[in-house]
Amino acid sequence: MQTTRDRLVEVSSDLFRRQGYVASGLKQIAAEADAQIGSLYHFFPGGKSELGAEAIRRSGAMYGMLIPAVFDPAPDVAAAVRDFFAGAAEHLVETNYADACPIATVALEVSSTSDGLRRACAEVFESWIAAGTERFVAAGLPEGIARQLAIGMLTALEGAFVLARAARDTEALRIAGELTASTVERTLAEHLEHEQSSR
Amino acid sequence: MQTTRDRLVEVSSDLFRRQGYVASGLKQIAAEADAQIGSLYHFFPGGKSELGAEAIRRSGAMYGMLIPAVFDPAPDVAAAVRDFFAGAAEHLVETNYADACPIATVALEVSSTSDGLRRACAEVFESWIAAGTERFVAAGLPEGIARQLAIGMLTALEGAFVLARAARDTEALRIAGELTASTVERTLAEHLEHEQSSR
DNA sequence: GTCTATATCTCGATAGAC
DNA sequence: GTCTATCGAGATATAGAC
Repeated sequence: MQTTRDRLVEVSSDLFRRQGYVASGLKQIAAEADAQIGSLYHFFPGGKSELGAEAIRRSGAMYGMLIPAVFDPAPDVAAAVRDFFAGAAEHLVETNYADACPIATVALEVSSTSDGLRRACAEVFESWIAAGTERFVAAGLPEGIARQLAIGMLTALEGAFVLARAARDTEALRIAGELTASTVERTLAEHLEHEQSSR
Repeated sequence: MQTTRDRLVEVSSDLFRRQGYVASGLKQIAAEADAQIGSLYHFFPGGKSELGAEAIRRSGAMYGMLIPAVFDPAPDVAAAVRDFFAGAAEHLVETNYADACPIATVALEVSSTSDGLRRACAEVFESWIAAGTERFVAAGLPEGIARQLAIGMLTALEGAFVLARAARDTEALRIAGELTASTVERTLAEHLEHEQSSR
């Protein structure tokens, strides 16, 4: 059974993804979580920023689980990248262009106004980069190159989310996904070449 | 001389870029523009959303001017892409990681809550894509490929802005810029190859 | 732990004098 | 066109009964 505390964090995460941090009021959060304002401050004495930080970390952990979920069953990393963008596009359409990245809106809103929340977002992004790097290393790439690809994939995805939500169109996601997958394929091929020539 | 109306739009643009649409109150906007609330509603009877739409379009026009400003003097398009990301990183550091994309924060905030503002953002993104497409066409690429590269460049830039502001680090911008420039170089080379083989 | 009531502030928006 | 005063709603946060 889900506790009141869990529901508050989950509802916050959902609202932040759809409308951002500032527009999500504590009364709205409490109401949608079937909780009272008093309970909210009982669990989060630090108020909105404390609840916000925890919602960001929870979103990060949940969304980060998609990385192994998509990469592990895929035949190769380039196919996994294609699956990742295709899945993101599908989910975006299914949710009427509401559910893209759970923390990007918050990250942009608070980066210059709340250092605590900014750091929480930065830690989540870094955890995603680390998870992506692992998969590219497992595919045979050296650590540095793998990290570059992970960052390239995440930046392409985040940027495509911005354009796709604004245009209510998945074009940007499709193109960014294909460009990223091609870059991964080319990088793998180049690396294998170097491996062979150095033997 | 700048009119009260101009100052209101300019201040709105600046505040939106740093802290987003929702967090920027009309009183703060009026105060920083040395104007009164009454004047604001005199020029923008539609209130915040009318002022917001105009601020988005103004930001879009201003930032869009960077595309010819960076691409026209560059020796080639790949170098222009590198210059663009390097310039963005430099400006971000100079402004203490505040001034990245002028409309991305607003786009994510309002995409699911205000159709008018969402459309204004979508139109700006489309105008940037069109301007970028022109430059890649001028470099010798067919329209479709040129548009893909323009979208790829913009998504990479937008995503890198999100990560860079959150991390207070330009790593994502540097990597996204290099990956994008490489993709542009590879695409140009491939196209020239096809051109030759079809002669 | 839960709930209600409320304090204080700021929001967007309006009215009307000048 | 400019300015002040103010409205009603909603914001975050707190106090205290149960």
